[in-house]
Amino acid sequence: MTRKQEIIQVAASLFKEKGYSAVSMRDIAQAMNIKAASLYNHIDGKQEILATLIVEVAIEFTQAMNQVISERISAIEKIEKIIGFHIDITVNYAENIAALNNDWMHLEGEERNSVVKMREEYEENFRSIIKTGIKEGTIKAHHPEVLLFSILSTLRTLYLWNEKRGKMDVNILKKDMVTTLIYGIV
Amino acid sequence: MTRKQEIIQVAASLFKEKGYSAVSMRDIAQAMNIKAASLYNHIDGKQEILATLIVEVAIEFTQAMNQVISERISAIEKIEKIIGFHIDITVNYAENIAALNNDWMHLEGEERNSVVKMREEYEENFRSIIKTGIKEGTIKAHHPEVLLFSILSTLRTLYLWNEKRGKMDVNILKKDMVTTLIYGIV
DNA sequence: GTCTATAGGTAGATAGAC
DNA sequence: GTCTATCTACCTATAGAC
Repeated sequence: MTRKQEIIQVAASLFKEKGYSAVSMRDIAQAMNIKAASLYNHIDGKQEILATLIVEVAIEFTQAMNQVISERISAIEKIEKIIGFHIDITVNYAENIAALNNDWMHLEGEERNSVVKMREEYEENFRSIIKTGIKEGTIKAHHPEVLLFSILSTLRTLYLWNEKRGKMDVNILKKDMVTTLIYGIV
Repeated sequence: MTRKQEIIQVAASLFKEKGYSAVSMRDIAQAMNIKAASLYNHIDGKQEILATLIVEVAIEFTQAMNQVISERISAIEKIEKIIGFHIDITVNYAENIAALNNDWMHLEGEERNSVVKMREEYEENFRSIIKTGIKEGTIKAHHPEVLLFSILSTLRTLYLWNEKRGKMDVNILKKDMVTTLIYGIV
C-alpha cells in the first residue's frame, strides 16, 4: 500500500461519513497524524482523491455489467447476476460507492462527464434487460421504470447496510436479495 | 408564504442539488437576488434552515407510521399503506427528504438526537410489522432485515425519481410500487 | 427588508527548510 | 516524507445605515 493509497483510503472513510464537501484536507491529514501540507507531496489535491475513488468503482460496475449482457442467459438470470455483482462490489468498495452515489456532482471537468455517461449507459443496459424480460413474458408487465428504479435503488444503497450485514454470509445474502427483489415477499 | 419560508424553500432546493455543506449563505442569497447579510433578518443561521427542513419531514413520517400501526389490519395491508404514505410524502417534501437522507449528520445539538431517535423508532415499527407478517405466515420467512432494508431503501430514495415520474399518476405509481415490492417482478 | 463594511475563522494549496 | 509559514479566497455571522 503506497502512501498515496493510504491517503485515499483514509479520505474515503471520512467522505463516506460526512460527505466530500464537509471534509477538509486538514481533517484527512489529522486522521493520518500528519499536517495538511504533507498530503500534497503524494496527491495533486482534494479533487484527485474524489475522482480516483469514483472512477475506480464506476469502471468496476461498467465492466461487470458488460460481462453480464454478453452472456447468453435469460433476462431473469441476468438480473440475478447483477444483484450478485452489486453485492460483491459493495463488499469491496463500500466507500467508493458512497462517493459515487453522494458526491459525483462535486467532480470537475472531464471525469464528471465520463462518470455521468457510464451511469447512463449502465441504466440503459439494465433497462434493456428488463424490457427483454417483459417481452419474453418472464417479467410482469409493469412500467419498466418502476422495476428499474426499485431494484437499482436497493442495490445502490447496499453500502449503507454493509455493517449490519456483519456476520451474514455473502452467498446467503445474495440468495435472499434475489428472492426478495425478484420473487417478492409474499 | 413568509420571507422566511421563501428562504427555506430556496435553500432546500440548493441543498438537494449539492448537499448542505457545499451550499453557502451567499449561494442562497444569490438565488434570491439579495445579499447574504439580508438573510439574517429572517433566520438565525444556516443550521436553522437544515433543522427546520429535516425535523418537519421526520415528524411527517413518524405521524404517518403511528397512524398505520394503530390500525387493525394485516401486516401486508400495513406495508401497502406505508408504501402509500411514502409516495405521498415524497411528492410534497422531496427536498426535505433529500436533507433527511443525506445531511442529517450535519445537524447539531438536540435536534440531531431527536431526528436519529425518530428514525430508529420508525425502523423498529417497520421491523415489527414484518416480523408479525412472518409469524402469521403471510410473509416469506427471509431474514427480516433483508426485507426491511430492501423496501426501505427503495422508499427512501423515491425522491430521486420524482422528476422522471413526471406525468405518471400517483395512484398508478402506488399500485405498481406495491406490486413490485410485495409481489415481486416475475 | 436590504444594504455596505467588516470581523474572525477556515478553506485549498504552495514555497522552501530539514 | 514531513514540517512551518503563508497566500488568497471564501466561510458564517454581526453592526449599523437607509
